[in-house]
Amino acid sequence: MDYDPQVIEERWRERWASEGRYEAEPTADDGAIEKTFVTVPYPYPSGGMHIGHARTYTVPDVYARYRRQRGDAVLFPIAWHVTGTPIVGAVERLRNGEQRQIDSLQNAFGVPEADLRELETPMGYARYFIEEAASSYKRGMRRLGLSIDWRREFTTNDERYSRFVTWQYETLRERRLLEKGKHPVKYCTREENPVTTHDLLEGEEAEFQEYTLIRFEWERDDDVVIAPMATLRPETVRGVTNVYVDPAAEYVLATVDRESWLISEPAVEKLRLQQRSVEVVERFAGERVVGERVRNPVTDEAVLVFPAGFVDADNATGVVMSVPAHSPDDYVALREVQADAERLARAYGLEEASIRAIEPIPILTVEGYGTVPARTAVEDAGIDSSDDPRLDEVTTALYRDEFNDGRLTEAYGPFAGDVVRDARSSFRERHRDRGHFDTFYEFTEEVICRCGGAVAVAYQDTWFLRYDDPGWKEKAHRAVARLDAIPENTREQYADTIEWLNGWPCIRNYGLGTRLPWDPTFVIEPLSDSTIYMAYYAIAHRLEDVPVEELDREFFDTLFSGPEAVDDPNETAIALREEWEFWYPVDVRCSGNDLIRNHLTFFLYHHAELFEEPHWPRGITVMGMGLLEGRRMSSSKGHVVLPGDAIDRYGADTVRFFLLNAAEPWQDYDWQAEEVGTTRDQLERFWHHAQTIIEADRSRSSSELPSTEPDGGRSQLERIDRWLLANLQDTIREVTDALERFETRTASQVVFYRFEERLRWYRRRTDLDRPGAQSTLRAVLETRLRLLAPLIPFVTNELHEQLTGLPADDAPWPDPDHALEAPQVSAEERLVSALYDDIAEVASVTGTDPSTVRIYVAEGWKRQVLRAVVEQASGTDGVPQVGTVMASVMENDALRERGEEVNTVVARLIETVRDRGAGEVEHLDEIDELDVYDDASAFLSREFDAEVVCVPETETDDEKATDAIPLRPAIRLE
RNA sequence: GCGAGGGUGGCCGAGUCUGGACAAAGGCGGCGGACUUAAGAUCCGCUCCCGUAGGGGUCCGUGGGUUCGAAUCCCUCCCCUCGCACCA
Repeated sequence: MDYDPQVIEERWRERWASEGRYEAEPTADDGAIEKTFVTVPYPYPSGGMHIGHARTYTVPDVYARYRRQRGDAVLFPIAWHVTGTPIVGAVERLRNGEQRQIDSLQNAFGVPEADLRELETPMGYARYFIEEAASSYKRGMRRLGLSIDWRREFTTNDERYSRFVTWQYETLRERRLLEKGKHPVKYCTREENPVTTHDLLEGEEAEFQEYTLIRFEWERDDDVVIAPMATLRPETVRGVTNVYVDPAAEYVLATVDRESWLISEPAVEKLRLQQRSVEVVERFAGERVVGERVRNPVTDEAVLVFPAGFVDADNATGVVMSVPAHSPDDYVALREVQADAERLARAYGLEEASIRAIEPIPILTVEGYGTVPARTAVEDAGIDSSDDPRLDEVTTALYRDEFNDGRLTEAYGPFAGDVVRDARSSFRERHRDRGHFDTFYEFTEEVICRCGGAVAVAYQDTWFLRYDDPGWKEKAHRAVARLDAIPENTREQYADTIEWLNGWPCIRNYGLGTRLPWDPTFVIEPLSDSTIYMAYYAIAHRLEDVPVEELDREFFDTLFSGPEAVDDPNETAIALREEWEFWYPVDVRCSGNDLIRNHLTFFLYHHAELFEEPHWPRGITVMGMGLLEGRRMSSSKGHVVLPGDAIDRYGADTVRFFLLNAAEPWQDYDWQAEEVGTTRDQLERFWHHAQTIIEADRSRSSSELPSTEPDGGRSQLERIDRWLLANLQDTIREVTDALERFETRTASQVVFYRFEERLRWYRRRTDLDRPGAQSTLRAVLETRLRLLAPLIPFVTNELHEQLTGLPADDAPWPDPDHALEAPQVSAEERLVSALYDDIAEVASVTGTDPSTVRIYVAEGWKRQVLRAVVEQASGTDGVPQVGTVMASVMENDALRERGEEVNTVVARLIETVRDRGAGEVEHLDEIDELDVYDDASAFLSREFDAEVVCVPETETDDEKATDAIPLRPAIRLE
């Protein structure tokens, strides 16, 4: 029978679906059956499924299948995340006929022209990629053979799900873990609307930058005008020697929140968006204020306003302060101003001397620079003009060094001696509280909306999840402490994330999802509506029968906290509570390692707050990223592989096996077509070997009576059979351990690749037609099929059923059989393979093709020495010392007489023994070497095409024989 | 800069926690052989250097150290990847 995965796999898919094989039900709670609840983040169908997703969902499937074989009730559900703007945005771009969007759908996911119309509503779009498209998630998941309970699927836009999220957010608000605050957002000034990253034409990488505004004061007539200097380095305020404006740009005098401010014209609109009232009073060119004096609020010093072409009136307030001691730009600019002092003095009515008198004011010391760091930086680089392109580099370098190593001077009082990185934010807070500083948001680069309008920072009212609440943080830490974090080194990352999290703005102005219950103009954003939905899975399919109106606060309070939590508990909720309690907590959540810093930590936070401790998550397994032929996958560039295509080409088992075996789940992996092809070949080879065994088994059982021997035929087993079966027991143990820890790669390496290697040796080593060999091979195949079933379910179920009449899924997980463990046999077999290598090496080095191989086995006193070494070794953890061994050996008169000879043998034996594991050492002196080599002589004779003779060294007069030492026979080739 | 993870043979990648079987698993690639009309598939062997007797030499980013013994432990330095947020 040929290996045809397409036929085999389709047959099993249909069988599983029609049997409802993976539909999970709670079992009677008599403690006899354990449960396992495994989840994976629900997919976001803003496009089709690619091969990276396939791995994400296959890893938990392996665990689900493994636990099922162990007898657990296993729940592995899935749903669909449609919250937020990505889908809405994609639909909009499609409606606008944007070619980039169309190309991406067609190239990456093979969407046919005719289907594009279906994608013109958000839920139509979502539905398409959930189940209709050739590249849809559901199709991909079914084809991969994921053991999902499909009855529980839902989307995050469903009415009932929204009621559940509503319950969550109302509860959090009541507990004051949800609070109102302000937050910067991207805002299109043309459409007058907030926008998301997907709506941008330019500046997708732009970040919000929080500028500090230093409120310099300009006394003008009787009025005090605030000149707000925008800076990212507020701690340099004491080093200001002057300020700059762009003389050619338009500036205004405006009333800002009832004060007079001097700002550039473009800053007016920005300030308005940042929730300030701004009325322009007067407009003029920047030149108008040159030569004025403004007073530093921190030092009380007044400094001059100079003109500078480098000032960008479009950035922040258009008024900047100059700190020549610490900014190479300012340093060079000041020198240029001073060189031009005469003209400036004349033009703006200043005293030339006061311009020339300006000196940089150092405010911090930093290693590797002089007292005026900017001067050092500029002079070392040999820069003498503000046009020098290297000015940027030295500026960046100096900013970095000052931030990390710069220590503030005495003038800073309480901050004196502090490193900037530690002092900056508290320094800023302090002066903000005193009314010296203000805040202004600006992007790091220009941002343009797809509509062509400029995007600015708007500072808006929003709701925050209080991840910074100390009580909540503490609970989250407790959830981390009791978590089974896989791999273990992620535990610290969760803890770090908790420490680092502040308030999280959890609503958006538009998008799909659940509305904020008390203000439906907002929608709860995707990372915030997906923190406890695993609880919803437990009862999702049951809620279908509950009228939506019944799903109120009390309903969910009853469901999750018990009937005593409310006055009038809903009967259905009480019934469903049992079901929920059966499945909860989540035993393992599998997710991408990039989600540690948000989703996974949120998941812990919300569970810790909303559920009792026994219902907190038990484990999280984190997964690595995928590469495609060494490069990052990218659906917009069409650099993707679709699971459907891969399955058509190689079969689902191959795709699974490759993904599971390419790396451990948490490591990054690389999809390489060539390697996948090899995997397919290996499965095919496995299939053919299995077929041979199955056929032999059939013809045997039809022609022979079943074995009636009381030991089940074990007496027919030879040493080499026992060796293979002993290996099988080790394999069972190792695979079980590996799967418990999600080490899918180790599991497949051990049971598949490493065992294939053992089988290769076995096949060479023995006559496979013996009944003992036949039954060994059959037993090995059956066990391996069960061990492989979680990884490659189609081919193993098929073969297991062919072999035993029962699918592998229905067969219990194998347990190691102690009667078959045989450490001594393993030690013996190592001697045979070492002997084989030695013969081969001698033959090759000497260039001989022997017709006779004589093997001389050490005897007599040498065995006594071995015994002494082994005794010492077992006393010292497997590491015998030469001195102690010699001492004990020399107590024996006969041995002492041999002196130097004994010494040599001891040294060599100690070396050999050290090379063995402690478990093996104790068996070494029990081995009957002659018997072992005799036993292997047929094999050796076949391999070397020579006569093989084993003789004790005492029974020959060949000089060579004296070279024999225990465990290392002497060899003569003739 | 801070935080996390890395640097192993032509390539990919185990090994590092818990030092000793490590010239270092496995795969890929390459070479040779068997089978075949041939190709493919499959099977076997070889694949750091030297060696006409099972041996020796060099090796795991760099440079030191600890140890009878270091890819593995400690220190120095160099390099790479990811994250430093409100995008899912």
